[in-house]
Amino acid sequence: MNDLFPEPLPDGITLLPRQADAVALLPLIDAIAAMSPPRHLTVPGGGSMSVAMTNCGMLGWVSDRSGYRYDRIDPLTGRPWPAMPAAFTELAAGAAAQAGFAGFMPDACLINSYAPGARMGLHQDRDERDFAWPIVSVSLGLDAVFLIGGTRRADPTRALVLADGAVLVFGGPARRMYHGVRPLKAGHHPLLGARRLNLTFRKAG
DNA sequence: AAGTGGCT
DNA sequence: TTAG
Repeated sequence: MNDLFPEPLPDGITLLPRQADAVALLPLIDAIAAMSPPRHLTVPGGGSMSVAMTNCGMLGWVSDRSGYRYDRIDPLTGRPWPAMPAAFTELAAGAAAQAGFAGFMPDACLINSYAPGARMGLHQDRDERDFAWPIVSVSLGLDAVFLIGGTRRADPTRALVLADGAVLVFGGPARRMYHGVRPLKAGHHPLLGARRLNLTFRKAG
């Protein structure tokens, strides 16, 4: 039961049900988090994000008081982000190909950790160089309600449930749409406890 | 500006 | 309860 609404998904959105190989990413995520720990980034204006973030790959998405950017260096450690494991690249490229984006080779993977109550306000992903490449999102742990709107922030939104192991590919016309995540509900996952992890793969540079 | 909370 |  993925759709809260019966209508077909917006053009450019592909939702793949639970991918059996997604659970294999968990120990790799732990290793990345040991090198570049998830942290609550500051946003322009001075607020703090409720989602804890880290990255792997050549580029990582970061925010601070001065704005958003991709950076080769983790500002917390002063070192490059951990390398992107081959299993990450393979899962993302395979999902993108199934959604019609052959040749997707991500250079950035943003790893988001949601505790109960954590949310992501409506936003566009617009810090990447080429919007022709999709964004591939892998969900692990607790279910989340994903919101997808239009190209203007005030456009009405629809809701999708992103369950453990689900992979969402966000490309074509959907690439520029506002999207977000409702506050995470409390719950328990056998491997992750009261947590949701989300990996978003991008071709940023 | 990917925040948050309060007001109308 | 939702929109702004």
